[in-house]
Amino acid sequence: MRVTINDIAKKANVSPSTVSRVIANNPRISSTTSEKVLKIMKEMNYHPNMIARSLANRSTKIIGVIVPGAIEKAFQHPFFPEILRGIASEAHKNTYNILISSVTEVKDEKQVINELAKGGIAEGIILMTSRMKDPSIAELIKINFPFVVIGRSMVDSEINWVDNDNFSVAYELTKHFINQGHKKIALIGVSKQVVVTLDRLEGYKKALLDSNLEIDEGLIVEGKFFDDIGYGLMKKILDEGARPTGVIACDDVLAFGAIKLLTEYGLKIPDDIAVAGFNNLPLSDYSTPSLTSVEVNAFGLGAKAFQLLIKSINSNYEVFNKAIVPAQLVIRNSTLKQV
Amino acid sequence: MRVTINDIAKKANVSPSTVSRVIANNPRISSTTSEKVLKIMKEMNYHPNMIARSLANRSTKIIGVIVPGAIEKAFQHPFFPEILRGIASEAHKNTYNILISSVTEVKDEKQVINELAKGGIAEGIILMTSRMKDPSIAELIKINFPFVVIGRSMVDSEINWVDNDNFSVAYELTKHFINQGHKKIALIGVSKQVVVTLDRLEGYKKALLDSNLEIDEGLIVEGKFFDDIGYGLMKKILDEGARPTGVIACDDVLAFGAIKLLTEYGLKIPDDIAVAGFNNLPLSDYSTPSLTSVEVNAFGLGAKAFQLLIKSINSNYEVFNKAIVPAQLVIRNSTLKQV
DNA sequence: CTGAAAGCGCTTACAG
DNA sequence: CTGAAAGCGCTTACAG
Repeated sequence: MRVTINDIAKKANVSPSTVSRVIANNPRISSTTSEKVLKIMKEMNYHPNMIARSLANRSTKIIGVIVPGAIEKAFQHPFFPEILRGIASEAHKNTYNILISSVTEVKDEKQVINELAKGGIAEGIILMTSRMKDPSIAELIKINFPFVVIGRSMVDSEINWVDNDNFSVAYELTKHFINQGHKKIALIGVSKQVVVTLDRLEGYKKALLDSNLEIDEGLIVEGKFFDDIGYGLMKKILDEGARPTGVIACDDVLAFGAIKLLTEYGLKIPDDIAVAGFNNLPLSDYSTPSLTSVEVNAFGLGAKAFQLLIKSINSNYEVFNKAIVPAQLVIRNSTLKQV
Repeated sequence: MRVTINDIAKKANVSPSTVSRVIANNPRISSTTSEKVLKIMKEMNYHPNMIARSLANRSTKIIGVIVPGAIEKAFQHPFFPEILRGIASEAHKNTYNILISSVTEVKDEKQVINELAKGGIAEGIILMTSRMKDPSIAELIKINFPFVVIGRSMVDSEINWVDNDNFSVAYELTKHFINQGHKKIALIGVSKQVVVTLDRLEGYKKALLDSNLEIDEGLIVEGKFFDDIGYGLMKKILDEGARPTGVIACDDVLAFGAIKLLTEYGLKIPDDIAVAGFNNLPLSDYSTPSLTSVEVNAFGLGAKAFQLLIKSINSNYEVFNKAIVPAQLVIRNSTLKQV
């Protein structure tokens, strides 16, 4: 049997209320009784039941993190652990714990969210990705629960989100290609579901337009964001006869897949074709050639997300904030022609 | 105000008990009332309060994962997210959620563990590393709470743990060096605190002895396990005049640090000196030269840890299990002399 | 400064 | 098949 507040109370000859106040460090308790109770608590190795406390309090000091799809797939990409790291770092500072839940099927989402939110387990929720018409976002809005989305949301303006300025950095990256003399630049891995890739698409288009280059829809290939299908996407482009001299992938993993295919086709990088990605994997710095990428600062995204969430929790969900975490172009050999 | 079981009961003209039974799918409830209640629950968008349920039930369906040191440091190494991935994968199958807690200071550990364990939040705990004289392990034993340690524990035999056979695989790796003709083989990154490194040390020694090679304590250098100090450890060896022809690092990150220094000293790998690590980072396959390493199957360690934990929870903590997850030597160019 | 009592939102023997 | 009541282990106005 666990020792409860009542056991302590009896042993100390005080009421449970008093014990509770001692635990809460209530200043109205005399130091004599306080010390007596504290001593007995130590002796009996007592620790308050957080569940009971939460029920009485409505405060769990837990935030929920919802991972899209199966966590075992998502976490294969370092992007998500990095976000989690950022969240955890801030959470720790604020003495919050993190509850991780992964949602495999879309129909489970409502269920999971309700469990965390209405179930009283979490005080707030962070969604790790922002999709178009996101059912989780819709649900959270409906039940009016504090949450933050990682990735700009287009569903509703009354939402907290953190993101990079994907439009600008994609613009910058595309300009980098153009400055290197490229006119036919492919973009692979755009997903209509994933807002960040759509923002990148817009930045890409704008850069082409600003340089009076044509937008060739045959060079823009959709594909699931994080899956290792760069190989196939690249193949599709080449097999349909397009001959880009540059390729931008919405993720470094996609870029590596594309590079694999290009190499098989006998193309040299960057001389025959330049390649760049996003998310700046550790690998990207060490591969041969090293891969030009965009440092999105996933840690910062996670940390900022937590900060907004705390604000939202404490402000009773009345203010909505967006935060832009700076992204940075990292130019490496895969886009630099040998001189 | 959240809608509670009482609100539903009133609306449905039944008692709260009945509503509770409907939720629990109790077969003794007539389908008529069950349907009526279910309908009203839907209408009022009701979802049971998990905290209250947990208090009445003593079941939270949450397991706690305790990360050693600051989570933001630990998670910089892919090893930990991989373990988490394995845990999460199994947890999801068993409809458990995961609560992550990081402990920065040793004196916080008892506190955190008590919160999760006695606080009634977690039903079981997974410790992400096993140290010598681990205070967390001691505490968990003392309060008789279900837990599993990742990494063989030497504290107590009555413990659940999962690990690789570090002795054997270190033996094998050392033999590989010896077979390549090496006689002076350094081992860096052994920590007296971390059991797995000590096991590796033993395997290393045994391999040397079996080949009638001398154990040179000057070639065995201590160092914090996961910190990026391979550079300094290697420097120490060389600056003290030792001239190994092979180096085994207890982690790939350490190995990369060592390689950096060796390169600065003008040594070629593997021709002048062969290097190998442990944990088989993604990077290790792509670096130049590619790094010989040991695949420890962190995902498998995590998954197995969860399985043992569930067993332990359900068996009322009476049976103790150990599990060995197979590790595999991955030989790459950093230890293969060019022919 | 301290206690008795009600309440947080559930579950579950017990009784019918 | 259903309800009244007690209980899970806390907190917190209210009263003194």
